[in-house]
Amino acid sequence: MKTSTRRANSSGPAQKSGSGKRLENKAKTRKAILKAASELFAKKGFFQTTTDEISGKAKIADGTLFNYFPTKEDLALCFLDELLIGLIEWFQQEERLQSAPLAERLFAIIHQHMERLRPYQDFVGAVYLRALQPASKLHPLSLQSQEYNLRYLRFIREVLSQAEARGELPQVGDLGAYVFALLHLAIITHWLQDDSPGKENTLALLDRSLKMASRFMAKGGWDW
Amino acid sequence: MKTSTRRANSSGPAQKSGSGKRLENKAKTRKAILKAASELFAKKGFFQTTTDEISGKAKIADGTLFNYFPTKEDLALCFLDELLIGLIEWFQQEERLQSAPLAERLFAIIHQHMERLRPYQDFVGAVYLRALQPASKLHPLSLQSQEYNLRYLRFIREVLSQAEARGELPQVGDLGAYVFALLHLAIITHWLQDDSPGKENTLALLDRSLKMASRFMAKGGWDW
DNA sequence: GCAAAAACATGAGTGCACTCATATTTTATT
DNA sequence: AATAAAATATGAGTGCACTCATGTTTTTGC
Repeated sequence: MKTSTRRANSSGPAQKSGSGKRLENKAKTRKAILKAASELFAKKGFFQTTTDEISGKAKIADGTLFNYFPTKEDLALCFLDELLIGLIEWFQQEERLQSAPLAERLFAIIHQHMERLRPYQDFVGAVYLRALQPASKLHPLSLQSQEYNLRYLRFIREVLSQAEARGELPQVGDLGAYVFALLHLAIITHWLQDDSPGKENTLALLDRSLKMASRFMAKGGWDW
Repeated sequence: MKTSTRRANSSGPAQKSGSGKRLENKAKTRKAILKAASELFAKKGFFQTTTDEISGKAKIADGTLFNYFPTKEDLALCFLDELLIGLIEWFQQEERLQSAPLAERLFAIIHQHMERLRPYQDFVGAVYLRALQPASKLHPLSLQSQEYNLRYLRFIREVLSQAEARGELPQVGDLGAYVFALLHLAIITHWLQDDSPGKENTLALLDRSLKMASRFMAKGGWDW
Protein backbone atom coordinates (compact mmCIF):
# COMPACT_ATOMS: atom_id res chain seq x y z
CA MET A 1 0.00 0.00 0.00
CA LYS A 2 1.42 3.34 -1.00
CA THR A 3 -0.01 6.79 -1.07
CA SER A 4 2.50 8.94 -2.94
CA THR A 5 2.05 10.36 -6.41
CA ARG A 6 0.12 8.14 -8.72
CA ARG A 7 -1.04 8.30 -12.30
CA ALA A 8 -4.67 9.09 -12.89
CA ASN A 9 -4.71 6.11 -15.16
CA SER A 10 -6.89 3.25 -16.23
CA SER A 11 -10.09 4.38 -14.58
CA GLY A 12 -12.36 2.04 -16.39
CA PRO A 13 -12.77 -0.15 -19.42
CA ALA A 14 -13.94 2.71 -21.62
CA GLN A 15 -11.19 5.11 -22.70
CA LYS A 16 -11.23 7.61 -25.50
CA SER A 17 -7.53 8.32 -26.05
CA GLY A 18 -5.73 6.80 -29.03
CA SER A 19 -7.59 5.07 -31.77
CA GLY A 20 -7.72 1.83 -33.70
CA LYS A 21 -4.98 -0.60 -32.85
CA ARG A 22 -3.96 1.21 -29.70
CA LEU A 23 -7.39 1.07 -28.12
CA GLU A 24 -7.77 -2.55 -29.05
CA ASN A 25 -4.43 -3.60 -27.64
CA LYS A 26 -4.97 -1.78 -24.40
CA ALA A 27 -8.30 -3.45 -23.91
CA LYS A 28 -6.78 -6.84 -24.61
CA THR A 29 -3.90 -6.34 -22.23
CA ARG A 30 -6.21 -5.06 -19.55
CA LYS A 31 -8.39 -8.09 -19.85
CA ALA A 32 -5.41 -10.41 -19.87
CA ILE A 33 -4.15 -8.90 -16.63
CA LEU A 34 -7.52 -9.10 -14.93
CA LYS A 35 -7.96 -12.69 -16.05
CA ALA A 36 -4.52 -13.74 -14.85
CA ALA A 37 -5.06 -11.96 -11.57
CA SER A 38 -8.47 -13.45 -10.91
CA GLU A 39 -7.18 -16.95 -11.53
CA LEU A 40 -4.16 -16.53 -9.32
CA PHE A 41 -6.09 -14.78 -6.57
CA ALA A 42 -8.66 -17.56 -6.55
CA LYS A 43 -5.98 -20.25 -6.47
CA LYS A 44 -3.38 -18.79 -4.13
CA GLY A 45 -5.07 -15.84 -2.51
CA PHE A 46 -4.26 -12.17 -2.88
CA PHE A 47 -1.27 -12.02 -0.57
CA GLN A 48 0.46 -15.13 -1.85
CA THR A 49 0.27 -13.87 -5.41
CA THR A 50 3.09 -11.61 -6.57
CA THR A 51 2.75 -8.99 -9.24
CA ASP A 52 5.52 -10.77 -11.15
CA GLU A 53 3.42 -13.89 -11.35
CA ILE A 54 0.48 -11.93 -12.63
CA SER A 55 2.44 -10.11 -15.30
CA GLY A 56 4.12 -13.37 -16.23
CA LYS A 57 0.82 -15.15 -16.69
CA ALA A 58 -0.52 -12.18 -18.66
CA LYS A 59 2.63 -12.26 -20.83
CA ILE A 60 3.70 -8.70 -20.24
CA ALA A 61 6.69 -7.15 -18.54
CA ASP A 62 6.63 -6.57 -14.80
CA GLY A 63 6.47 -2.83 -15.13
CA THR A 64 3.69 -2.83 -17.68
CA LEU A 65 1.22 -4.00 -15.11
CA PHE A 66 1.63 -0.71 -13.32
CA ASN A 67 0.80 1.23 -16.46
CA TYR A 68 -2.64 -0.30 -16.18
CA PHE A 69 -3.15 -0.49 -12.44
CA PRO A 70 -1.29 1.91 -10.18
CA THR A 71 -1.27 -0.62 -7.37
CA LYS A 72 -1.66 -4.31 -6.78
CA GLU A 73 -4.51 -3.37 -4.52
CA ASP A 74 -6.14 -1.31 -7.23
CA LEU A 75 -5.90 -4.24 -9.56
CA ALA A 76 -7.79 -6.39 -7.12
CA LEU A 77 -10.37 -3.70 -6.46
CA CYS A 78 -10.86 -3.32 -10.17
CA PHE A 79 -11.37 -7.00 -10.53
CA LEU A 80 -13.91 -7.01 -7.73
CA ASP A 81 -15.67 -4.13 -9.42
CA GLU A 82 -16.16 -6.23 -12.51
CA LEU A 83 -17.53 -8.90 -10.22
CA LEU A 84 -20.01 -6.32 -8.97
CA ILE A 85 -20.99 -5.41 -12.51
CA GLY A 86 -21.65 -9.09 -13.12
CA LEU A 87 -23.76 -9.21 -10.00
CA ILE A 88 -25.90 -6.29 -11.12
CA GLU A 89 -26.41 -7.84 -14.54
CA TRP A 90 -27.33 -11.14 -12.95
CA PHE A 91 -29.92 -9.46 -10.76
CA GLN A 92 -31.51 -7.59 -13.62
CA GLN A 93 -31.84 -10.76 -15.64
CA GLU A 94 -33.34 -12.90 -12.91
CA GLU A 95 -36.96 -12.58 -13.89
CA ARG A 96 -38.27 -14.53 -10.96
CA LEU A 97 -36.79 -11.94 -8.62
CA GLN A 98 -38.33 -8.93 -10.28
CA SER A 99 -41.75 -9.86 -8.99
CA ALA A 100 -40.59 -11.11 -5.60
CA PRO A 101 -41.09 -9.10 -2.41
CA LEU A 102 -38.47 -6.46 -1.63
CA ALA A 103 -36.97 -8.34 1.31
CA GLU A 104 -36.40 -11.31 -0.94
CA ARG A 105 -34.75 -9.23 -3.61
CA LEU A 106 -32.39 -7.62 -1.12
CA PHE A 107 -31.60 -10.99 0.38
CA ALA A 108 -30.79 -12.34 -3.07
CA ILE A 109 -28.44 -9.49 -3.82
CA ILE A 110 -26.32 -9.93 -0.73
CA HIS A 111 -26.44 -13.70 -0.92
CA GLN A 112 -25.30 -13.78 -4.52
CA HIS A 113 -22.58 -11.28 -3.74
CA MET A 114 -21.23 -13.55 -1.02
CA GLU A 115 -21.29 -16.51 -3.37
CA ARG A 116 -19.22 -14.68 -5.91
CA LEU A 117 -16.79 -13.29 -3.36
CA ARG A 118 -16.10 -16.69 -1.85
CA PRO A 119 -12.81 -17.44 -3.61
CA TYR A 120 -11.36 -14.08 -2.64
CA GLN A 121 -12.00 -13.93 1.07
CA ASP A 122 -8.50 -13.03 2.17
CA PHE A 123 -8.53 -9.90 0.11
CA VAL A 124 -12.11 -9.02 0.96
CA GLY A 125 -11.30 -9.16 4.64
CA ALA A 126 -8.15 -7.13 4.41
CA VAL A 127 -8.96 -4.50 1.85
CA TYR A 128 -12.28 -4.69 0.07
CA LEU A 129 -14.42 -3.71 3.03
CA ARG A 130 -12.70 -0.38 2.94
CA ALA A 131 -13.70 0.21 -0.65
CA LEU A 132 -17.27 -0.83 0.05
CA GLN A 133 -17.50 1.81 2.74
CA PRO A 134 -20.35 3.95 1.51
CA ALA A 135 -19.48 7.43 0.34
CA SER A 136 -15.76 7.29 0.92
CA LYS A 137 -14.51 9.95 -1.42
CA LEU A 138 -11.12 11.04 -0.29
CA HIS A 139 -9.45 7.82 0.62
CA PRO A 140 -5.69 7.90 0.68
CA LEU A 141 -6.20 4.96 -1.60
CA SER A 142 -6.18 5.53 -5.29
CA LEU A 143 -9.07 7.52 -6.61
CA GLN A 144 -10.64 4.47 -8.11
CA SER A 145 -12.49 3.18 -5.13
CA GLN A 146 -15.11 5.87 -5.17
CA GLU A 147 -16.33 4.51 -8.47
CA TYR A 148 -17.28 1.24 -6.88
CA ASN A 149 -19.27 2.80 -4.12
CA LEU A 150 -21.14 4.97 -6.53
CA ARG A 151 -21.96 2.09 -8.81
CA TYR A 152 -23.23 0.07 -5.92
CA LEU A 153 -25.17 2.93 -4.31
CA ARG A 154 -26.84 3.84 -7.58
CA PHE A 155 -27.85 0.24 -8.05
CA ILE A 156 -29.38 -0.06 -4.60
CA ARG A 157 -31.00 3.33 -4.94
CA GLU A 158 -32.62 2.05 -8.12
CA VAL A 159 -33.91 -1.10 -6.44
CA LEU A 160 -35.34 0.88 -3.55
CA SER A 161 -36.89 3.47 -5.86
CA GLN A 162 -38.78 0.76 -7.65
CA ALA A 163 -40.03 -0.54 -4.34
CA GLU A 164 -41.10 2.95 -3.36
CA ALA A 165 -43.00 3.26 -6.62
CA ARG A 166 -44.74 -0.04 -6.01
CA GLY A 167 -45.74 1.07 -2.55
CA GLU A 168 -43.63 -1.59 -0.87
CA LEU A 169 -41.69 1.05 1.01
CA PRO A 170 -42.10 4.61 2.25
CA GLN A 171 -39.78 7.23 0.78
CA VAL A 172 -36.32 6.30 1.99
CA GLY A 173 -34.31 8.15 -0.62
CA ASP A 174 -30.53 8.21 -0.78
CA LEU A 175 -30.31 7.72 2.93
CA GLY A 176 -32.10 4.40 2.57
CA ALA A 177 -29.54 3.20 0.07
CA TYR A 178 -26.77 4.40 2.30
CA VAL A 179 -28.15 2.54 5.28
CA PHE A 180 -28.59 -0.62 3.26
CA ALA A 181 -24.99 -0.35 2.13
CA LEU A 182 -23.96 -0.20 5.76
CA LEU A 183 -26.00 -3.31 6.48
CA HIS A 184 -24.39 -5.05 3.54
CA LEU A 185 -21.01 -4.13 4.96
CA ALA A 186 -21.85 -5.46 8.37
CA ILE A 187 -23.16 -8.71 6.95
CA ILE A 188 -20.03 -9.30 4.92
CA THR A 189 -17.93 -8.66 7.98
CA HIS A 190 -19.89 -11.34 9.75
CA TRP A 191 -19.69 -13.68 6.78
CA LEU A 192 -15.91 -13.46 6.74
CA GLN A 193 -15.61 -15.00 10.16
CA ASP A 194 -18.52 -17.38 9.87
CA ASP A 195 -17.36 -20.98 9.82
CA SER A 196 -20.75 -22.62 10.17
CA PRO A 197 -21.51 -25.13 7.39
CA GLY A 198 -22.60 -23.29 4.30
CA LYS A 199 -22.21 -20.03 6.20
CA GLU A 200 -25.73 -20.61 7.42
CA ASN A 201 -25.29 -18.41 10.47
CA THR A 202 -24.75 -15.43 8.27
CA LEU A 203 -27.72 -16.28 6.11
CA ALA A 204 -29.89 -16.47 9.20
CA LEU A 205 -28.56 -13.17 10.43
CA LEU A 206 -29.21 -11.61 7.06
CA ASP A 207 -32.76 -12.87 7.09
CA ARG A 208 -33.46 -11.49 10.52
CA SER A 209 -31.79 -8.17 9.78
CA LEU A 210 -33.91 -7.62 6.72
CA LYS A 211 -37.09 -8.46 8.59
CA MET A 212 -36.20 -6.08 11.36
CA ALA A 213 -35.23 -3.41 8.86
CA SER A 214 -38.59 -3.81 7.16
CA ARG A 215 -40.37 -3.16 10.40
CA PHE A 216 -38.34 -0.05 11.06
CA MET A 217 -38.90 1.24 7.59
CA ALA A 218 -42.60 0.62 7.65
CA LYS A 219 -42.82 2.84 10.68
CA GLY A 220 -41.50 5.81 8.78
CA GLY A 221 -39.35 8.43 10.42
CA TRP A 222 -37.10 8.90 7.43
CA ASP A 223 -37.80 12.57 7.11
CA TRP A 224 -35.04 14.74 8.45
CA MET B 1 0.63 -5.63 4.84
CA LYS B 2 1.49 -9.25 5.18
CA THR B 3 -0.47 -12.28 6.28
CA SER B 4 2.04 -15.09 6.67
CA THR B 5 3.19 -16.62 9.92
CA ARG B 6 3.42 -14.18 12.75
CA ARG B 7 4.39 -14.35 16.40
CA ALA B 8 1.57 -14.32 18.91
CA ASN B 9 3.47 -11.59 20.61
CA SER B 10 2.97 -8.34 22.45
CA SER B 11 -0.78 -8.56 22.76
CA GLY B 12 -1.15 -5.90 25.37
CA PRO B 13 0.60 -3.92 28.03
CA ALA B 14 0.08 -6.58 30.67
CA GLN B 15 2.26 -9.63 30.26
CA LYS B 16 3.11 -12.25 32.81
CA SER B 17 6.22 -13.90 31.38
CA GLY B 18 9.61 -13.10 32.86
CA SER B 19 10.01 -11.17 36.04
CA GLY B 20 11.78 -8.19 37.52
CA LYS B 21 14.18 -6.46 35.23
CA ARG B 22 12.91 -8.16 32.12
CA LEU B 23 9.34 -7.05 32.56
CA GLU B 24 10.43 -3.55 33.32
CA ASN B 25 12.68 -3.25 30.29
CA LYS B 26 10.06 -4.60 27.97
CA ALA B 27 7.53 -2.12 29.20
CA LYS B 28 9.99 0.72 28.76
CA THR B 29 10.94 -0.29 25.25
CA ARG B 30 7.33 -0.71 24.32
CA LYS B 31 6.48 2.73 25.51
CA ALA B 32 9.49 4.20 23.78
CA ILE B 33 8.41 2.68 20.49
CA LEU B 34 4.84 3.87 20.83
CA LYS B 35 5.98 7.35 21.75
CA ALA B 36 8.40 7.59 18.84
CA ALA B 37 5.76 6.27 16.48
CA SER B 38 3.03 8.60 17.63
CA GLU B 39 5.28 11.62 17.23
CA LEU B 40 6.45 10.63 13.79
CA PHE B 41 2.99 9.63 12.61
CA ALA B 42 1.60 12.96 13.78
CA LYS B 43 4.40 14.89 12.09
CA LYS B 44 4.88 13.03 8.83
CA GLY B 45 1.91 10.72 8.57
CA PHE B 46 1.84 6.95 8.72
CA PHE B 47 2.97 6.22 5.19
CA GLN B 48 5.83 8.69 5.12
CA THR B 49 7.27 7.26 8.31
CA THR B 50 9.60 4.29 7.93
CA THR B 51 10.10 1.63 10.57
CA ASP B 52 13.78 2.52 10.56
CA GLU B 53 13.00 6.03 11.64
CA ILE B 54 10.80 4.78 14.42
CA SER B 55 13.35 2.32 15.76
CA GLY B 56 16.02 4.99 15.41
CA LYS B 57 14.05 7.49 17.45
CA ALA B 58 13.26 4.82 20.02
CA LYS B 59 16.98 3.92 20.17
CA ILE B 60 16.64 0.27 19.37
CA ALA B 61 17.75 -1.85 16.44
CA ASP B 62 15.58 -2.09 13.35
CA GLY B 63 14.69 -5.69 13.97
CA THR B 64 13.79 -5.20 17.60
CA LEU B 65 10.71 -3.24 16.68
CA PHE B 66 9.28 -6.39 15.17
CA ASN B 67 9.78 -8.30 18.40
CA TYR B 68 7.24 -5.95 19.89
CA PHE B 69 4.89 -5.34 16.98
CA PRO B 70 4.57 -7.95 14.27
CA THR B 71 3.74 -5.31 11.71
CA LYS B 72 4.04 -1.60 11.16
CA GLU B 73 0.30 -1.61 10.84
CA ASP B 74 -0.11 -3.40 14.13
CA LEU B 75 2.07 -0.82 15.77
CA ALA B 76 -0.22 1.93 14.57
CA LEU B 77 -3.34 0.02 15.58
CA CYS B 78 -1.86 -0.52 18.98
CA PHE B 79 -1.13 3.13 19.31
CA LEU B 80 -4.68 4.01 18.30
CA ASP B 81 -5.92 1.54 20.87
CA GLU B 82 -4.15 3.43 23.58
CA LEU B 83 -5.77 6.52 22.20
CA LEU B 84 -9.10 4.77 22.66
CA ILE B 85 -8.24 3.86 26.23
CA GLY B 86 -7.48 7.50 26.83
CA LEU B 87 -10.82 8.42 25.33
CA ILE B 88 -12.69 6.05 27.63
CA GLU B 89 -10.87 7.41 30.66
CA TRP B 90 -11.61 10.94 29.59
CA PHE B 91 -15.30 10.17 29.26
CA GLN B 92 -15.52 8.55 32.65
CA GLN B 93 -13.91 11.53 34.32
CA GLU B 94 -16.02 14.19 32.68
CA GLU B 95 -18.50 14.71 35.45
CA ARG B 96 -20.61 17.17 33.55
CA LEU B 97 -21.34 14.49 30.97
CA GLN B 98 -22.47 11.85 33.41
CA SER B 99 -25.68 13.71 34.07
CA ALA B 100 -26.22 14.91 30.50
CA PRO B 101 -28.85 13.34 28.25
CA LEU B 102 -27.86 10.20 26.36
CA ALA B 103 -27.71 11.85 22.94
CA GLU B 104 -25.31 14.39 24.32
CA ARG B 105 -23.08 11.76 25.84
CA LEU B 106 -22.91 9.79 22.60
CA PHE B 107 -22.21 12.97 20.68
CA ALA B 108 -19.38 13.78 23.03
CA ILE B 109 -17.81 10.38 22.61
CA ILE B 110 -17.64 10.51 18.84
CA HIS B 111 -16.67 14.15 18.81
CA GLN B 112 -13.82 13.65 21.23
CA HIS B 113 -12.69 10.62 19.28
CA MET B 114 -12.46 12.68 16.12
CA GLU B 115 -10.50 15.36 17.91
CA ARG B 116 -7.96 12.86 19.07
CA LEU B 117 -7.71 11.12 15.72
CA ARG B 118 -7.10 14.33 13.84
CA PRO B 119 -3.32 14.08 13.52
CA TYR B 120 -3.53 10.55 12.18
CA GLN B 121 -6.05 10.87 9.39
CA ASP B 122 -4.06 9.20 6.67
CA PHE B 123 -3.77 6.04 8.64
CA VAL B 124 -7.34 6.16 9.89
CA GLY B 125 -8.62 6.35 6.35
CA ALA B 126 -6.47 3.60 4.99
CA VAL B 127 -6.42 1.08 7.80
CA TYR B 128 -8.10 1.96 11.04
CA LEU B 129 -11.65 1.80 9.75
CA ARG B 130 -11.06 -1.85 9.12
CA ALA B 131 -10.12 -2.45 12.73
CA LEU B 132 -13.11 -0.50 13.97
CA GLN B 133 -15.39 -2.76 12.01
CA PRO B 134 -17.60 -4.17 14.72
CA ALA B 135 -17.17 -7.85 15.50
CA SER B 136 -14.43 -8.63 13.05
CA LYS B 137 -12.83 -11.64 14.58
CA LEU B 138 -10.99 -13.49 11.92
CA HIS B 139 -9.33 -10.77 9.95
CA PRO B 140 -6.38 -11.84 7.86
CA LEU B 141 -4.79 -9.06 9.80
CA SER B 142 -2.91 -9.84 12.92
CA LEU B 143 -5.00 -11.16 15.75
CA GLN B 144 -4.72 -7.94 17.63
CA SER B 145 -7.49 -6.00 16.04
CA GLN B 146 -10.26 -7.96 17.69
CA GLU B 147 -9.16 -6.57 21.02
CA TYR B 148 -9.91 -3.05 19.97
CA ASN B 149 -13.40 -3.81 18.80
CA LEU B 150 -14.19 -5.62 22.01
CA ARG B 151 -12.89 -2.84 24.17
CA TYR B 152 -14.94 -0.33 22.26
CA LEU B 153 -18.09 -2.44 22.14
CA ARG B 154 -17.93 -3.17 25.86
CA PHE B 155 -17.57 0.51 26.55
CA ILE B 156 -20.58 1.48 24.44
CA ARG B 157 -22.56 -1.40 25.84
CA GLU B 158 -21.85 -0.01 29.29
CA VAL B 159 -22.96 3.49 28.35
CA LEU B 160 -26.17 2.17 26.82
CA SER B 161 -26.86 -0.11 29.78
CA GLN B 162 -26.71 2.84 32.11
CA ALA B 163 -29.16 4.68 29.90
CA GLU B 164 -31.45 1.66 29.91
CA ALA B 165 -31.29 1.58 33.69
CA ARG B 166 -32.18 5.26 33.86
CA GLY B 167 -35.13 4.71 31.59
CA GLU B 168 -33.67 6.88 28.86
CA LEU B 169 -33.76 4.01 26.42
CA PRO B 170 -35.68 0.80 25.82
CA GLN B 171 -33.72 -2.45 26.01
CA VAL B 172 -31.34 -2.35 23.07
CA GLY B 173 -28.79 -4.84 24.33
CA ASP B 174 -25.69 -5.89 22.44
CA LEU B 175 -27.37 -5.16 19.18
CA GLY B 176 -27.75 -1.55 20.19
CA ALA B 177 -24.04 -1.25 20.84
CA TYR B 178 -23.33 -2.92 17.55
CA VAL B 179 -25.55 -0.52 15.65
CA PHE B 180 -24.01 2.45 17.37
CA ALA B 181 -20.57 1.18 16.41
CA LEU B 182 -21.73 1.08 12.80
CA LEU B 183 -22.95 4.64 13.09
CA HIS B 184 -19.63 5.68 14.58
CA LEU B 185 -17.89 4.03 11.64
CA ALA B 186 -20.07 5.81 9.11
CA ILE B 187 -19.52 9.15 10.79
CA ILE B 188 -15.77 8.75 10.76
CA THR B 189 -15.88 7.85 7.11
CA HIS B 190 -17.71 11.08 6.49
CA TRP B 191 -15.36 13.03 8.72
CA LEU B 192 -12.34 11.87 6.75
CA GLN B 193 -13.55 13.54 3.59
CA ASP B 194 -15.12 16.55 5.22
CA ASP B 195 -13.21 19.72 4.35
CA SER B 196 -15.72 22.18 5.76
CA PRO B 197 -14.19 24.56 8.32
CA GLY B 198 -13.90 22.85 11.66
CA LYS B 199 -15.44 19.75 10.10
CA GLU B 200 -18.78 21.31 10.91
CA ASN B 201 -20.61 19.33 8.26
CA THR B 202 -19.76 16.13 10.04
CA LEU B 203 -20.78 17.55 13.38
CA ALA B 204 -24.12 18.54 11.93
CA LEU B 205 -24.57 15.10 10.42
CA LEU B 206 -23.68 13.50 13.72
CA ASP B 207 -26.22 15.63 15.52
CA ARG B 208 -28.98 14.77 13.07
CA SER B 209 -28.11 11.08 13.07
CA LEU B 210 -28.32 10.87 16.81
CA LYS B 211 -31.65 12.64 16.87
CA MET B 212 -33.04 10.34 14.23
CA ALA B 213 -31.63 7.32 16.02
CA SER B 214 -33.32 8.44 19.23
CA ARG B 215 -36.65 8.54 17.46
CA PHE B 216 -36.15 5.07 16.04
CA MET B 217 -35.11 3.69 19.36
CA ALA B 218 -37.96 5.25 21.23
CA LYS B 219 -40.32 3.44 18.92
CA GLY B 220 -39.01 0.09 20.04
CA GLY B 221 -38.83 -2.87 17.71
CA TRP B 222 -35.55 -4.13 19.08
CA ASP B 223 -36.89 -7.53 20.02
CA TRP B 224 -35.91 -10.23 17.60
C1' DG C 1 28.36 -17.83 42.67
C1' DC C 2 28.38 -20.60 38.41
C1' DA C 3 26.73 -23.09 34.45
C1' DA C 4 22.91 -24.08 31.58
C1' DA C 5 18.91 -22.40 29.60
C1' DA C 6 15.73 -19.21 28.23
C1' DA C 7 14.48 -14.66 26.65
C1' DC C 8 15.61 -10.98 24.06
C1' DA C 9 18.44 -7.64 20.89
C1' DT C 10 20.91 -7.06 16.79
C1' DG C 11 21.56 -5.74 11.90
C1' DA C 12 22.91 -7.72 7.56
C1' DG C 13 20.04 -10.00 4.33
C1' DT C 14 15.65 -10.94 1.50
C1' DG C 15 11.49 -10.53 -1.20
C1' DC C 16 8.42 -7.84 -3.36
C1' DA C 17 5.68 -3.77 -4.77
C1' DC C 18 6.70 -0.06 -7.32
C1' DT C 19 9.82 3.52 -10.35
C1' DC C 20 12.17 5.41 -14.19
C1' DA C 21 15.27 5.95 -18.00
C1' DT C 22 15.30 3.90 -22.28
C1' DA C 23 13.57 1.22 -26.27
C1' DT C 24 9.72 0.05 -29.16
C1' DT C 25 5.39 0.57 -31.32
C1' DT C 26 1.60 3.34 -33.00
C1' DT C 27 -0.35 7.67 -34.78
C1' DA C 28 -0.01 12.29 -37.02
C1' DT C 29 2.00 15.13 -40.59
C1' DT C 30 3.69 16.24 -44.99
C1' DA D 1 6.64 6.66 -47.76
C1' DA D 2 9.40 9.05 -44.66
C1' DT D 3 9.79 11.57 -40.45
C1' DA D 4 8.35 13.54 -36.26
C1' DA D 5 5.78 13.11 -32.24
C1' DA D 6 3.17 10.72 -28.94
C1' DA D 7 1.93 6.74 -26.48
C1' DT D 8 3.17 2.56 -24.52
C1' DA D 9 6.31 -1.49 -23.13
C1' DT D 10 10.38 -2.92 -20.90
C1' DG D 11 13.18 -4.66 -17.04
C1' DA D 12 17.07 -3.36 -14.23
C1' DG D 13 17.01 -0.65 -10.18
C1' DT D 14 15.20 1.14 -5.52
C1' DG D 15 13.18 1.55 -0.98
C1' DC D 16 11.23 -0.43 2.66
C1' DA D 17 8.77 -3.80 5.60
C1' DC D 18 10.04 -7.83 7.46
C1' DT D 19 13.26 -12.29 8.58
C1' DC D 20 16.74 -14.99 10.72
C1' DA D 21 21.16 -16.61 12.24
C1' DT D 22 23.97 -15.02 15.77
C1' DG D 23 25.31 -12.43 19.84
C1' DT D 24 24.06 -10.58 24.44
C1' DT D 25 21.52 -10.19 28.68
C1' DT D 26 18.55 -12.09 32.22
C1' DT D 27 16.76 -15.98 34.77
C1' DT D 28 16.85 -20.61 36.71
C1' DG D 29 18.70 -24.62 39.18
C1' DC D 30 22.21 -26.26 41.84
